[in-house]
Amino acid sequence: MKEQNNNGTSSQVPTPTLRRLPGYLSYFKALKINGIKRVSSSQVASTFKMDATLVTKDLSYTGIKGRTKVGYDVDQLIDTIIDFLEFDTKENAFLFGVGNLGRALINYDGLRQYGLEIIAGFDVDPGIINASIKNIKIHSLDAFRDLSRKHSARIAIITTPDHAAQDVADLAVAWGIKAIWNFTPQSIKVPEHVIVENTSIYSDLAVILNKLNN
Amino acid sequence: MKEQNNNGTSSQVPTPTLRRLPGYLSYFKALKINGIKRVSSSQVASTFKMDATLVTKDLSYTGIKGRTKVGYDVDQLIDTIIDFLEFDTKENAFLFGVGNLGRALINYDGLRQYGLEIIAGFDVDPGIINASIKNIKIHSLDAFRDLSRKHSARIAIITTPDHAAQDVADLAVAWGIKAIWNFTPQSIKVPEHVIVENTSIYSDLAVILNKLNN
DNA sequence: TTGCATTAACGAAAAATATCTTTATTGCAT
DNA sequence: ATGCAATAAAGATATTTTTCGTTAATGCAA
Repeated sequence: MKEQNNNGTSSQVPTPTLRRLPGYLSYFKALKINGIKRVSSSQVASTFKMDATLVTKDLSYTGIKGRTKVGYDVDQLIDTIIDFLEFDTKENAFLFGVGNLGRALINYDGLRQYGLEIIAGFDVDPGIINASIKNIKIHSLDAFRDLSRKHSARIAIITTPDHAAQDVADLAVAWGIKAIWNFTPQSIKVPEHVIVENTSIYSDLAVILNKLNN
Repeated sequence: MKEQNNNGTSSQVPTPTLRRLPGYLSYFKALKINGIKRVSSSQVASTFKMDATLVTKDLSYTGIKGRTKVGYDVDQLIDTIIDFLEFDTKENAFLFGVGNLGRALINYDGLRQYGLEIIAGFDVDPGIINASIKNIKIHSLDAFRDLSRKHSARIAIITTPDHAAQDVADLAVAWGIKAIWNFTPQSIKVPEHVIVENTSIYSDLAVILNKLNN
């Protein structure tokens, strides 16, 4: 949970900050495409409807320095955030469950662009096993053991039906997966040292509906 | 931003609570399937690796009452949370951008199950226009104006390529959309009264990578 | 060069969220 | 019945996160 900052000292990055940084990054990339070289915290703040000092606080975690009266250098922001979030270091992942969502993730170039490389897919449906999507081969679950020896990946993406999530997670953990990215709404039990990150669109849906009806 | 609770008084539900409730719900549904009738806050807490009192606080927002020494009634939990999150009232949505992700969302039964009905898709690709996915017809963007008159929807789901997000949002807002569910990493500018909820898997990815490397 | 306006940075305060403590209830074993 | 243990609920405290206020830097105009 500790982040090594540019002073060599240890400090924690707040999760909310971590979650906002990719949004900033996308915005900065768009600025760059439009030929804009500098941006101020207040511009960012108004774009994201937030407080300007929060923007500077967030950015300061990455070690980037803004210049008074000038703002931040867009190119530098992009490089710094990518580096800070480690979107530039390739990280391999296995994907379990090649249904609609799994397929979409495999097809989605965004993940690769941000460092996550899905190197193999796994499913139980004989109709998909041995097929390839975007040059990524789909294997039977049984093949996982062998494949996890040949190719190494630290991340398992779970996009199976809900009921299969725990079994797949157990399998992945048994074979040394370090982090599980769980796209099912199912809660998953893992040993202490394994990281689980849940992505639930239902949470977002709940927030939308709540805002809509109040 | 106000939530009408069972006392008839007004109170705000913390967003973190709102975001956790769907996870609980999924867990309670699984318990029900396994024939489990009651559950205690400490059980929930250990499942989700959190503090038990936080669970009780979260659940108390929904108005549900637990019984000392017994816990909560699973059936009642499910009904109450569904009602509280308004997952039982149908809400129509238009979906813009029928690429991999858009297609996955249309195919995904989960959304419908939780109240969100995608009633039409829109795209610019002549190859998809007039096609149907799961009985949901895909229209050209130009058709939106007419369709939004015939069918009403308060929510616009944006799954277009990044660069198109703002234009589509503008179009949706012009035709009276109340909330935008933005799946692109692009930040979107809308008038004050329009709700925007961003779903960014990059935020989750950032959190995973950060945990992995620390 | 001087002063003004803009802006990042830093520390303090406030607000929001989570945890801890206490209390009261009640099922269950004795 | 009685006491014990488990549990929800409510309030107090602690922690985290955001916002506010101040300071210092500096580009730019006069």
